Amino acid sequence: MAKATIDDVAALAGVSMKTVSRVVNKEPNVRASTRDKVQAAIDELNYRPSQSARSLAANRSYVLGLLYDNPSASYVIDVQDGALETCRRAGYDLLIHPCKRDADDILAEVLALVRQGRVDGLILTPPLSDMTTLVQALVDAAVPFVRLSPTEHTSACPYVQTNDQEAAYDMTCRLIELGHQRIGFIIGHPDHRAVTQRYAGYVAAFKENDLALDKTLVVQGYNSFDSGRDCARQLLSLAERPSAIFASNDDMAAGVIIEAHHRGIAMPAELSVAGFDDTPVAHQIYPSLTTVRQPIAEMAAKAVELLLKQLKGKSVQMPAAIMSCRILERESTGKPS
Amino acid sequence: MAKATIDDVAALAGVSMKTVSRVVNKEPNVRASTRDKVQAAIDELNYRPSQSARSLAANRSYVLGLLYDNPSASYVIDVQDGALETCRRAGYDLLIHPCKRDADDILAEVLALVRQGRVDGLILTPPLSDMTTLVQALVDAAVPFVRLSPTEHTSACPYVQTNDQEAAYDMTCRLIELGHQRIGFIIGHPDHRAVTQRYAGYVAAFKENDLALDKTLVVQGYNSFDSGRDCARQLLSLAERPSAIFASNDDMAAGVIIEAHHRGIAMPAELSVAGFDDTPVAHQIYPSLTTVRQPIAEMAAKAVELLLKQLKGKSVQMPAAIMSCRILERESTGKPS
DNA sequence: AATCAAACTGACAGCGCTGTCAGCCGGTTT
DNA sequence: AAACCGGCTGACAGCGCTGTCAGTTTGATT
Repeated sequence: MAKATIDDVAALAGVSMKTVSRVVNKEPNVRASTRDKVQAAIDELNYRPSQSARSLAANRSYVLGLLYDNPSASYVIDVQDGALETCRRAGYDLLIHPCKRDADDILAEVLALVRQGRVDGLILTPPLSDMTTLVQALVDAAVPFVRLSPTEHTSACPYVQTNDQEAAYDMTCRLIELGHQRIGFIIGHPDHRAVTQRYAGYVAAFKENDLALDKTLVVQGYNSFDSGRDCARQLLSLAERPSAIFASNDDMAAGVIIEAHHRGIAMPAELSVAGFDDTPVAHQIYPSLTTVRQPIAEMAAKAVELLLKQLKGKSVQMPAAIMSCRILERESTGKPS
Repeated sequence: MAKATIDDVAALAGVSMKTVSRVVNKEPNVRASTRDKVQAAIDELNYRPSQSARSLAANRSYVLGLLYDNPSASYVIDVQDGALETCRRAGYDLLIHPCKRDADDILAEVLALVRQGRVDGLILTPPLSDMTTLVQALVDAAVPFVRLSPTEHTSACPYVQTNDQEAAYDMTCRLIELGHQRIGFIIGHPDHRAVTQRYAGYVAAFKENDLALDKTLVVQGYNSFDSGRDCARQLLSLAERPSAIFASNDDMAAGVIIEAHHRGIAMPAELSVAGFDDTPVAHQIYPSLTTVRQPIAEMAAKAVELLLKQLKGKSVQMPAAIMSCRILERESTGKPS
């Protein structure tokens, strides 16, 4: 059986193809009886509208693009899942598009995606969401997009973020509350500003608790497991070593834990370790990692929602959403001995 | 500036739009000078062909679909990366489409994807690649597709797999060689046959080495970290406990390691642990996990390659590829004490 | 110089939808 | 009774490409 077209359905239902189009797209102003008649014809012929034909005619692709630059696997998967769920409900597809931030043709590449009509809008994840050249190019080209966890809000473009700075503050306070005074901190990759800004929460907690901040306990990491381990080597070799280490993400925290194991340092008795993100590894390591969980999937879902609203042309009153993080205390933190 | 169309380019270059089409699609039989003239016009107008128009006219979407059913994050990401890389080079996009194997409308959902012309072909990952109803439906509908790691090869459809059964055999032999006699084994989720079949390698190794296989050391897992831990509880509570445990995947092996930590069992001195997959967690835990690495990204790339060949209509002589696994010995295995 | 195949190019008809706009119908208002 | 309005429906013209096929040029051959 050849593929049925909208004309076939129209002929069978005895209406014009425009009416079939109305039924398919759930447009108003179709009499219920007509709708049923058309629906019956659709079912009988097992009609499925051609995506490319409607894209061409309507000048939109019904596809959203998800841009990311090689972040940790778990983060990406969660974003995808959250975004897909919402996309699907709206009849949209999701095109994943990893791209290297430092590729010199990234702007052209992304703009081509839109100009070719492959996608109707874009979701940017960190660190792309902080890439000003890209953001500016999208604004200039009038491309609808939503940013996840941007650190700057110069333009009036929609975004979704968490109160993760506050969570870093809370985590640090919690460690202080447990009795820690010398708390090491591992800063995130400089290009990932959403991660580096967690440092501000750490600083604020010290200030709030009237504690002096020892800069020798603050080291620069690069988000990876290996860099976390390097930082741990540095911190744990200190004459007066910290009783706790707070890493800006879980991968680095895992590196700290490994290094401590290799040095025979008991956790949490001799060293408390905290991370950030609640990646799968967090509860698969020993001791399981105290960390902060961000509702990644929900954020992505929200981002898609905001994007779809933009596409519908509804000027969004408050084109932003802030979601809450949650601290998960596991085995890796405790009172200092 | 309004978006340039193929007519604009044709007018500027002083040729017909068909010739522009030829240049854009790198078709043969265009004089070099004409090609240059057209290319110049394309560059000047910054012309990008409309994806939907060419899809409609050519009756293909230039998009491949990747189907998966919620496997571990790392696996999916690797598949995506490998597939994307190859897709991109061929000018194709990749649509990710997670779907629940047990959803009753999964067949309709997947077929709709194709009938709507959203995708030109599909990649199936385990456990979907072993879902006979789905495979049959695709064959019936004449949908081009390639399966990753299928366990059955009834039909003549292309697939890509690894010699992972052999790798499981090798790993078991290696443990025996180290001096282990009592080697526990954790079988994978029954629905994930590619995983469960690793058990065959374990059995073969015992047979080959003329060792008796103690069935009490073989337990059923379900691929998750928690199930691995449950299995470890069982195995480590045995009166005469194993000196090594080989889990069918890394997540379960991680569960074993955690349970051993909690029981104060030294690894690898008192217990060797081996996994399978080389997920990110494998080298982030302590002790780092001896495991088997499958070239997931390469497999996915190969799968896309086979799929694209099918789409080009070239009947593929050998529509299959077998790739090699590699054993990675890390800290979690050693001689029994 | 005539012949001919091969290389090259263009005219044109769709692909299957959606947006626009006009028209119809029945009920309500003046 | 005329005017009007809102709900409903259909005719039609594209959207921007590609496939087909016919026509034209080119260069080699005789």
